[in-house]
Amino acid sequence: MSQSDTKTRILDGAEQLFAREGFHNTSLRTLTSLASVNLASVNYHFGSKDSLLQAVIERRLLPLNRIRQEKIETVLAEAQEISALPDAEALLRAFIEPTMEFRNSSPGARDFISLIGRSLSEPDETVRNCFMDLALPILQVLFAALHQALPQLSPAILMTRLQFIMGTMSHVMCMSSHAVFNNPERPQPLDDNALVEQLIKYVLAGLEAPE
Amino acid sequence: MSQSDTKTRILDGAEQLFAREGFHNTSLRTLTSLASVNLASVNYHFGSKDSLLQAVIERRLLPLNRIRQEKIETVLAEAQEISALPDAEALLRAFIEPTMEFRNSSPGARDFISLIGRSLSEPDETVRNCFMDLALPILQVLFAALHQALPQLSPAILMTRLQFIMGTMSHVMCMSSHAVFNNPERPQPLDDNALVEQLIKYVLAGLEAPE
DNA sequence: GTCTATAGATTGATAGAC
DNA sequence: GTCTATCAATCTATAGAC
Repeated sequence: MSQSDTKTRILDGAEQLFAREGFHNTSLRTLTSLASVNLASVNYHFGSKDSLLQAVIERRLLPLNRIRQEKIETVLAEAQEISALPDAEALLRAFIEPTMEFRNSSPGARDFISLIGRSLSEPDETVRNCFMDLALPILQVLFAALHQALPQLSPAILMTRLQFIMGTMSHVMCMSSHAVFNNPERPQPLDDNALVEQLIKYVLAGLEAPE
Repeated sequence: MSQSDTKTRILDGAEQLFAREGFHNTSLRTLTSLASVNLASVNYHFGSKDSLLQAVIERRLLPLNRIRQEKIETVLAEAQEISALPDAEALLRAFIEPTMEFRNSSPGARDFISLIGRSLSEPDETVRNCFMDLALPILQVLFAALHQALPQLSPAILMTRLQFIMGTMSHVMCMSSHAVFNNPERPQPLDDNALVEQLIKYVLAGLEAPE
């Protein structure tokens, strides 16, 4: 088996197990058994369990953040061209749509999105920082862009609402792997496209509420 | 030391550690050392670590849910009296305000709210069910009440938006124990009263957005 | 009810042969 | 790079003296 095969199998297995069972609740033995690789290969290729988590998150989040940043910058540039304020809905869409499109691109991607959705509220600082270090730059870009789009909102209020938006998103991202609750009559859950549209509608309304 | 002292010390310590370090990342040794009780006393009083978690959640969540249910029923009764539809904002307030008031009542309460905020996205089914079993009844009450308040929303959309609301709330609840992110200019975070008002405004706007 | 002592299983990590 | 074997530490849970 080539090196890249083994590394990829470990990354894929870790992504699945960290998302579905949790980081601390996943043992290297469970992981290497699922990935059909030797126990020692994790430490050989990644150094430690912590570094493996870092690698799992970087592999997917760096490309995703690049796409989100490009889309946000496109919205800003187009607004500048016609000397208008950027559109808040277009900015939210630039941030949310790539996330949800990526989520539907493969089962592994769905696990990954669930994993980073939960990272926001992860109690263990090592785990949380692993995600936050990669997420902060794009959040700052989004904050600055939304501040241009909605100059009437004070920075403190905008920051608070951006926190609310992250909370809403992270919950939707976590819902990937398990239905969270249903009422007794169990209305059919929305399909993925309708869910994204409803999500954008919801966070936009909350973001634009009068101060 | 009396029995109730020991039980309470264990519950208080478990609440703090489960919230701040996570359930799987908290060992009984760390817990009994923090609570200044003997290692064996946890299994004597609670039977197992899982049952301890159950006890930690029940102690606070049952009274909190009773208050939330009473307030929701009061809103419904008052609307019935004047033959009007119940007010969606009043219903959200009945659900959210007791949560946030309780959160500010003591450091232990703040830890607890952080703990149950995270339970919604907990990957471990045992841990998640421990919370969900106690939370489902009140969520069904809230769903039914909001369905009366906003009959124009289809059940599927209302359910989806209630999920969004739970996501927003759970993130705010988790923010208890650690600031999640700040932008470079770091606007002062809102004080707790302003935060609750902003939260209600945000989720109400999202809930009432045109379908 | 509280304690010591320990069983019995599992963990992350590594040394060393191939 | 991959493997076996194992270390040292940690875990939950319990038996049994007091």
